[in-house]
Amino acid sequence: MSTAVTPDTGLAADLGWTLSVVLRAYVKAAKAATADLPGGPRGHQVLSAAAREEPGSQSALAHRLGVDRTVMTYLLDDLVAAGLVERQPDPADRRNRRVVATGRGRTVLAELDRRMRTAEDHLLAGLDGAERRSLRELLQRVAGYANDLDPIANTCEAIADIAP
Amino acid sequence: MSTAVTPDTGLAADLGWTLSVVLRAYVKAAKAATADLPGGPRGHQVLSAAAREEPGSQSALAHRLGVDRTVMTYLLDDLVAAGLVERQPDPADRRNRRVVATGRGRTVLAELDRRMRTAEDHLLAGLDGAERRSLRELLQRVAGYANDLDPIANTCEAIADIAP
DNA sequence: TATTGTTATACTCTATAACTATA
DNA sequence: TATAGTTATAGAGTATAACAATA
Repeated sequence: MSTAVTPDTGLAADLGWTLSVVLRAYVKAAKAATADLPGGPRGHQVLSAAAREEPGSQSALAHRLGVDRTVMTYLLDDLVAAGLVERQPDPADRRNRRVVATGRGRTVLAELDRRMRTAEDHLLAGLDGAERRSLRELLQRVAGYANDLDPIANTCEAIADIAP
Repeated sequence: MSTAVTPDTGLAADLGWTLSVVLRAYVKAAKAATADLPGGPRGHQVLSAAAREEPGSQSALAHRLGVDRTVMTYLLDDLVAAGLVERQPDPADRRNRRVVATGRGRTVLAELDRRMRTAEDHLLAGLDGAERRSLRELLQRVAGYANDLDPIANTCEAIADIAP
């Protein structure tokens, strides 16, 4: 009889609960690590995308980060004001603004990455190296398609009809 | 040379980004699965805890679910009104209210679990059985201690001082 | 007509503060 | 004094709607 195995019932078995707890702890640490950055943890994600990914439109970036395009406007306003990113016109489609990091933005990003690395190590302190790599890889696999997943239809009886 | 290995740079390498994307997709599916339940996905978590865990105080439950105790009051008001949980006096400490599921609550919970199981399978469709178990177990391990983790102190230079 | 980006507005959610009762 | 629970209020974050520019 083993102890502390994966329970198949209760909150700990709830994928939503475990994800929420882990993400909440991560956000808490990330906020501390980005306290002086406009937009906080999300500002860091914007900066990271601007520096290291193909520059797309603001809406594409907003979708990738899971925020509304109107929120992206405010977020970029602050990052531009801080001199960390620029809005560049897209020659192929003049409606688009391409988001790219400035030189200063890249310097700041390096420092932010260092802090985030420390915060992530702290969060995953209970896992060894192989387990951390495994967790990261599995999450990346799911995240790769989850962003564009449609929730399944619920052909279920209504709760109100159960044991009325 | 393998393709599509774990990148060590960019958004996909960001633990916060992958967690956010996965949790967002999960919440979207969970909301659809609990559309007719007071409190939505969080109502399900309360119901699950009330039915399957040692009944503690409202604040203890709130902390476990990562919400403020004032939010727990509203949440329970609605679940009680729906006849799914009860607030019972604690003989050992009359300040506490023990949250327990009603018979109807347990019946509804079984149906909700069935829906959530389907939603989770949909979300993890890209992983095989062993990988799903691995992901669940790793997340449970981290969630087990992450809820009471203190964010590390940042003995870092301020962003404003970098490349001024 | 559809899409990008912006702005202003309204809404939802959450936290804060004050209060009662118990310890 | 400290804590559990409740209530009312204020704040942060988010989405909605309307607009101009471009396709």
